[in-house]
Amino acid sequence: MIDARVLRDDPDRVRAAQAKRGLSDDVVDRALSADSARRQAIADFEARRAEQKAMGKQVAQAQGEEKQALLAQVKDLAAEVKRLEAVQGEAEQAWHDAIMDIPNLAADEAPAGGEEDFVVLETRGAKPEFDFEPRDHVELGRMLGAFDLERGAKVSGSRFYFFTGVGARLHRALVNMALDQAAAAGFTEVVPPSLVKPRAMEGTGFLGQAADDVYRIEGQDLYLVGTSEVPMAAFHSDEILDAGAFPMRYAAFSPCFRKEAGSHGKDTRGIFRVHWFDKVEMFVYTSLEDSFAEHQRLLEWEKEFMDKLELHYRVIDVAAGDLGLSAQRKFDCEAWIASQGRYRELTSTSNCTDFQTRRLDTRARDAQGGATPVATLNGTLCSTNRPIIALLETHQQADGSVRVPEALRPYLGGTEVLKPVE
RNA sequence: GGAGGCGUCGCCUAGUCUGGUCUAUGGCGCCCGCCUGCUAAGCGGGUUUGGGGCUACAACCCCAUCGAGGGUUCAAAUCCCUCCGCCUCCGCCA
Repeated sequence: MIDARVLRDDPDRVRAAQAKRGLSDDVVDRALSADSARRQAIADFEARRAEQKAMGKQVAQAQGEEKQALLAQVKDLAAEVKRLEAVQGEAEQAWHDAIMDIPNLAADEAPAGGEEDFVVLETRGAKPEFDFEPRDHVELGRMLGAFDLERGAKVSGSRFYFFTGVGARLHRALVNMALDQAAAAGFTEVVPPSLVKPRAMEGTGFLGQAADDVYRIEGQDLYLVGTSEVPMAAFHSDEILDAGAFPMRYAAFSPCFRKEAGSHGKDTRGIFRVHWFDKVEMFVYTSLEDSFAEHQRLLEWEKEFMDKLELHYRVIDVAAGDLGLSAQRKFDCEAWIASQGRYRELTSTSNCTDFQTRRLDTRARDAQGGATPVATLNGTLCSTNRPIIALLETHQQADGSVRVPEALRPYLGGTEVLKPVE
């Protein structure tokens, strides 16, 4: 959630942020009136409660008839206090609901507008040129025996697959390369749970408008995470961190599950858009002031990984309307997919500032004992499927073999070229 | 899955049976000050978190907070119910 003080002291700033995302400011007005109602309810309750406490003390000391008289008086007061407590609870709930609906305030630097209004920051790597008719990843995967889409559908349904043979090895190699890079950069490696309670889901902003993309376990209060950002943001919930330890960097490896509701017919071919994949995610806790520089660092690490795969890609500054609930700013790395003739998202890094930590009660204390807000950031280091797609399509050769980028070779036992199985 | 035990403001801990001076005890740690060649010891004070009021987002005042949520009561750390977590033993399993 956004800072309540900003909402109260500078509501126009929140309205402007809403407008930048292309959203109405109804929620802002709703939150403001809920806030004043809440404070009135709190004042009413607290005043009567104090009275009740004072009288309770008299009752404890009184004896006999005097005590009976006091009891009769305080009884009505107790009922009133109980009623006011309920009113306060409702007012707090209404306020909570309202402010939770307000997305993070987009950075001033973030481009205004929607999905199409991104700004290209840079383009890197050589664009692949072929003197033959290039194949798409499905065809290449079939020739290499890298994955099995038919059996994936047979066993689990559409948008499922098996990685097989060299595909499974490639999967493992990419994950290991990513984790090694993260370790070298000082990240703490984590394997988080992929099932979480509603709190974690809500705290990271995935239960609002994004809720229909989330798998829920029937009969239990558990959700399958779409990214390890969820368990990692909840990792330090209800904790007070030592600001001296910032930035706290984690590299989490986990499966990711997505319903892909509403994307029927979109990217149905191959393993591009699927219900499950694995991902190495960078997740950082740091101070608000440092978060902007850290965001750039996360982007640099993503670029380092993309460069090692020798891909052609561009970096975009995502527009405000496409940020999602939690992000203040977001950069995506989009790799060139030859068969589609366009750039597609491979990694994404967001600065969520203190939006998630407010929802999850994560705070920090500096050396002087003062409380400071905590920012969270996340960034894809390596999701498994899309890099494999980009890799196969970019480095394919006329006979259907695929050249392995040098950096990846140590992770494939020195293999320089992946060759068709038949 | 079965049986038992436990959850108190950083850590440890008193209090729960017998509801009300609990405004939660004491120790350790930590912070401030005094004292002091230095250090240590000693002495005094402070030290949960969230929210509200007033404001300089200080001081101060108030409310809530004893794992969480309900209930009983004028009054709950204390009594009752539900849930969560941890520990021990048994069973089962990777």
